Amino acid sequence: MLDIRLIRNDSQAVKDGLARRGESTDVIDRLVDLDSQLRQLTGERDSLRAEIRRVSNEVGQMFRDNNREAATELQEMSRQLGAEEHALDDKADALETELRSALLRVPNLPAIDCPDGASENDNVVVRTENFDADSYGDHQKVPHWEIGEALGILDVERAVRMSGSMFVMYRKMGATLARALCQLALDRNADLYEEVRPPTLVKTSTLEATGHLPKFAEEAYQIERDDLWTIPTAEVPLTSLARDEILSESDLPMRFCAHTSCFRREAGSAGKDTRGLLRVHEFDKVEILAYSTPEQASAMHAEILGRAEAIISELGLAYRVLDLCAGDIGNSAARTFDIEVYAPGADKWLEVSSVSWFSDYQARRANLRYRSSDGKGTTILHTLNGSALAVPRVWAAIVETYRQPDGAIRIPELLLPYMRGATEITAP
RNA sequence: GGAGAGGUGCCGGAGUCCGGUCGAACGGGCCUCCCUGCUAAGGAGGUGUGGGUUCGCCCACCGUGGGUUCGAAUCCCACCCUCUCCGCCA
Repeated sequence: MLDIRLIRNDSQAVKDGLARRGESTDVIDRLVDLDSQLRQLTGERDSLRAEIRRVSNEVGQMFRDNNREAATELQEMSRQLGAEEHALDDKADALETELRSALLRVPNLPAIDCPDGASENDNVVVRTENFDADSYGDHQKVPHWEIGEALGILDVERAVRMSGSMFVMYRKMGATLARALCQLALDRNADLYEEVRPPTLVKTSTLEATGHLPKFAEEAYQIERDDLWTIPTAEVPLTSLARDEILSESDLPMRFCAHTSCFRREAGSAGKDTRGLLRVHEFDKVEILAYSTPEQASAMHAEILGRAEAIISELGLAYRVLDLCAGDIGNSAARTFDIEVYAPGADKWLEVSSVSWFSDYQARRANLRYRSSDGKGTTILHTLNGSALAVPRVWAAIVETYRQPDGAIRIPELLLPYMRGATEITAP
């Protein structure tokens, strides 16, 4: 959520930011108008309340003085003031609701150094590592859904039978590999990032805090009976971890790491890059997230990107880092770097991590504040996060990249400690 | 799910029966200053959040939302949460 005071005082800057995203700026004029009306109204209402309070105290005093007649007169006057106050209050409430719901739908402003651009075609490739298109043999140019079936480690057919399309099931060493990836990601970050296992079912307000609601309700699974939602990412519970709390500046940055299932309806993407593990409704992911001061944010962003990148790199996979343009960053983000891994069998670059800085956009929604070490008062903190490792696509890239001429999968060295002694996955 | 108890500031805890100057006694903590070779003890003052502001102040918040009333932490209704016991269960 943007600061209403920024919209009030510098609406042009806000419009410019939204324009960089290719968003309409009409809503800003409406917000400025609503805000001004609301302040006018609440000002009047508060004066009335002050008057009612003053009069009521007088009434009390008169009763104590046994001056009943005068008291009754004042009571009548206060009753009328009360009716006026009530009417103003209703108006103010309606305005406030309207203002808030409009404000919740305004996306974050892109960072100054976020590249310009209208769509994913304008994203900037910052670097490409470990990639040589000619280095892949024919044995590596087999898509993981074929490899997985041949080795009996990926069972799409039965998963679809029990849950529907875009659900998958890992089996045997395939399941072990999926779990190994999670454990690797958790262990690698445990030096600085507190391991958390949060709930995967959350309230509406929790999904609102990250910006997933109200705009993207279609993307999440909802359990209406209990008014709960499944999380699309651990970013959601982790962002709300210290919701409504006031932290100390000396506590920052705070770093968290969580492995959870993630659920995405992927509405509208049926048939689009959905084969095998390319896009699934339920998957495992290890997320890393930080709360920081505004001053620490830039360094934290680099740290999280570095950590996400290092795992992919050390797993021996080819990847590239993209600096997303203003037209392609997510609703809540101010700046985002994507890591895409190359899958030689599918011959695609697969997004495996989105490392974002959200400035104070999510923190304002979640009411995450800190008290600065010197001065008084509180400041909204900043949030940042990224996938340390998203299982399905990394699993796919490993299976394709590490496929040997004989059809077996060699296990990357980094994963050996987690594979119960196996060094390769072979046909049954 | 059932029964009982309870939700007040950083913490403990009073106020709720009998509505009024209560954003809130008292104690602890914390901060500043004084005293003091140092420390401890002692003394004085300060110490919630958010919004508005003509920068004087004003308003809101005592679990949440409604209601009654001139006036609600206090009365009424609904809901949520916590604790204890019972039931159920991994």
